Amino acid sequence: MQLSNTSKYTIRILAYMVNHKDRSLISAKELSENLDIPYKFLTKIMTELVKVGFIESIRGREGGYKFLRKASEITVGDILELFNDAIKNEECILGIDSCDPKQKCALHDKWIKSKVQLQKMFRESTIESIAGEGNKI
Amino acid sequence: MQLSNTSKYTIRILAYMVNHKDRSLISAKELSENLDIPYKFLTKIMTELVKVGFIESIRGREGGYKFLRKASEITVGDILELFNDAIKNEECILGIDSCDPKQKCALHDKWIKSKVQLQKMFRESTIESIAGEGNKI
DNA sequence: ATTTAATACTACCTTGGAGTAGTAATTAAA
DNA sequence: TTTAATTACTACTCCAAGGTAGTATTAAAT
Repeated sequence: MQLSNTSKYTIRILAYMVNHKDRSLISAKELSENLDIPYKFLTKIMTELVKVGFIESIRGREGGYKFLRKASEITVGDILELFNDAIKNEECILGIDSCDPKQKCALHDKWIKSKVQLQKMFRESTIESIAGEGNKI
Repeated sequence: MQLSNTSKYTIRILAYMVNHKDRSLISAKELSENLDIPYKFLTKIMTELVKVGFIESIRGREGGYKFLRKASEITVGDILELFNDAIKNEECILGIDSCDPKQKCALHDKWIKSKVQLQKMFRESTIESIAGEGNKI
C-alpha cells in the first residue's frame, strides 16, 4: 500500500521546480543530484511531463526545464491520475467485482471513509502548498 | 494504491472458511470455484497459510483445509503484515528517507491522519467481523 | 567550426507479483 | 490393490515497474 516511485518522484520534482521558480531553467542533473533520483530514470519522467504539458524543455547547452502551469492548479491527485496511481472510485478494496452499496463486502463502508479522506487529501494538496513553508523535499 | 491480490484473496479465503466452519474440511477446488480465484495460485497461498499456522491441511482423498485459529483473533492487519503489504509506520509517503517530525515532508501530517485511520480499520477488522452479517465475499 | 552540455529516443536489463504446468506424495474409496 | 481425489513441490512463464546504457539531436560557448 504505497505510491509508485514515479509518482513520488514527480511530486518532489515539481515541488523543487516551484521552489526555484526565480531561475529560468533547471537541469536534469541538478534535479537528480538534489532530489537523489537516478538520472536516467528522472529524464524519462521529465520527457513524460513535457509531453503532458506540465513543464517545458529547452534542449542544447544551457538548456533545462521550466515549470509551465500554475503551482496552485496542479495537485497530488492530478499526478497520481497521470501515472494511473490514484485510488479508483469504483474499485472494491477486496477486489470483488460485484461489490456495491446493495451487496457490500465487509470492508465497504469503512474503506469508503478512509478512501474519501485520502482522495480529499490528494486533491487538496497542490504543488504550491507542498513546495512552500520550508518543507522537506 | 491498493492491496496485493494475495492479500485480497487471503482475506476472502479465510472469511469463507469461517463462514463454513460447521464442515470439517474445505477443499482448494471449492474455494477456487466459489471465490473465483485461480486454482493453482490459490493452492500456493494455502500452502503458505498452512506454514504460518493459520490453517491445517489434510492430504489425500477427502482431504482439505481447516481453519485453526480463532476468527476473532486474526485481523486484516495480520494478513497484510504476513504478505508485507501493510502500511509501514516509519515510511514517508513521498519516499523521503530523512522525513521525520523535526523535518517533515509536505504531506507528513495529513498522511499520518489518513494512515492512522487506515491502520485502525485494518487492525479492527477481524476475520470474524468480515465473515458474518451476510457480507459479500 | 568545434566542443561541450544539455534533452530525446531506442533498446535493453532486473526484479517482484501474478499466474501456470507438471509431477510427486498422500490417503480414502472402490 | 488399484484408482481417484486431494495437497505439496519445483520450475517455469508473463507482465509491469523500476532502472540502465548508448546514441542522436540540439544549441550555446569557445
